[in-house]
Amino acid sequence: MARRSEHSKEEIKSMVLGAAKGLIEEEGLAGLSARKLANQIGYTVGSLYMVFENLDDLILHANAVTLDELYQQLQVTVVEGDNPQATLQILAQTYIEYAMANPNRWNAVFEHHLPEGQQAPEWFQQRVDQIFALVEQQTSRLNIDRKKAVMSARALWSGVHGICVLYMTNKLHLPDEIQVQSLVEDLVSNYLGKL
Amino acid sequence: MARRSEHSKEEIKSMVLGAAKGLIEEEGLAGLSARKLANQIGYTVGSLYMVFENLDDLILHANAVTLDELYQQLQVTVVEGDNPQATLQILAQTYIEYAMANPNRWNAVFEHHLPEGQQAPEWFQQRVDQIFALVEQQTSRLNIDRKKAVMSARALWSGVHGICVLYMTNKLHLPDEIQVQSLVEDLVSNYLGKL
DNA sequence: TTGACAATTAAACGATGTTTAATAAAACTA
DNA sequence: TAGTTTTATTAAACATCGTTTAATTGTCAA
Repeated sequence: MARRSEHSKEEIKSMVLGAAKGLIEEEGLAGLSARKLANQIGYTVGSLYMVFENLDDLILHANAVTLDELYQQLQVTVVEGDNPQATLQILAQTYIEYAMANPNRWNAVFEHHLPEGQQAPEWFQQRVDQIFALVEQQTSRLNIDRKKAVMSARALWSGVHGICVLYMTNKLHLPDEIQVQSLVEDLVSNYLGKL
Repeated sequence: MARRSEHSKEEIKSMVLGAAKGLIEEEGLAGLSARKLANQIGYTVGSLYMVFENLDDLILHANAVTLDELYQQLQVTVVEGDNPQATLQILAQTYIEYAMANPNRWNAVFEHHLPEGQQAPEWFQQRVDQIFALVEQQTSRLNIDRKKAVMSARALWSGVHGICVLYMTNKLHLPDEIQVQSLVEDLVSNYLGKL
């Protein structure tokens, strides 16, 4: 068999990412496989390696899409006039809302690991930094110096993320009367209260 | 070939777990395989299924060993006379120390996921709860009601864990002048300050 | 001593990610 | 237009994986 040229490489790339999004959404990262992807877009496995280095590279791109989507959802909740404390509360709540609405795709971002020793490429790391920046933007408005603002953003957001991780992986074991949202609110307000 | 009866089932079980510990330590969870394990203990793959349901079950047991070890290390740092704030600081620091000292085994606990819909057996969940209990024991000593103590333990520990997760997976991107330890200290002291 | 039982193995199965060689269509050249 | 080069695409192969199966053989009880 041979060249069809029905789609450009860019088209194939986005077809694959679309299929990956759907597959992860429905079956989780573990449900993703090269053959399933190829099948869904009407090509064979080999073609995937024309547009991606390997499956890890493919997954990184799929996860980047998720991070972009999350970033965008966080961004639109930031309202100019609100004070930083309130804004940080909203950001935190929006974060767990996103995770709860897209459990498998959110999970995939943190479940996926590169082989020992390898670290994520810069274009991926930037997606993560982008989100921290959104938080830092708010901590910077508090009455603290630059270094403290950087620290607070990292500490606070990691904290919110930690709650999210344990909750999503069923390791939080909350009593029925306590909701995750309250936990997050509690963490943020207590942390900010002392600043 | 056939029965050798050199080792009891219990002996084989602990030989496997010992091999698993070493393999995860050196190659990470991804480096673990049934054949490697069998090879290391001088048996063939089939024998693993005599003592474990499947690889997931085996990994859960290996991770339980890690959680037990972590619990024990946390426990010995608790000194009777210290105030709860100081004790919580020490617990938090001990936690990231453990993670940094045993990166691959610590990682394995949170990297491993059961197939969609399945959740960890009770004996495993208890290991997690045991650690939360250690924290709750301290938050209970603060001047707050029972419900608040439960919440604080969860929120605080999840927060510490979140910092640990992002740091260990290279997603924290800290500037050079900020250490993880300071981040943790910052989170704990700020959170507790307002109570 | 025979027969039932159970420990252990080798081999097979289906699935995985990745690489390879072959093929044929498109693009370029004369 | 004819011939040649390039390249998109595929089928097939490879090594590895978790898991199951059947066969084998040591052990123990009767």
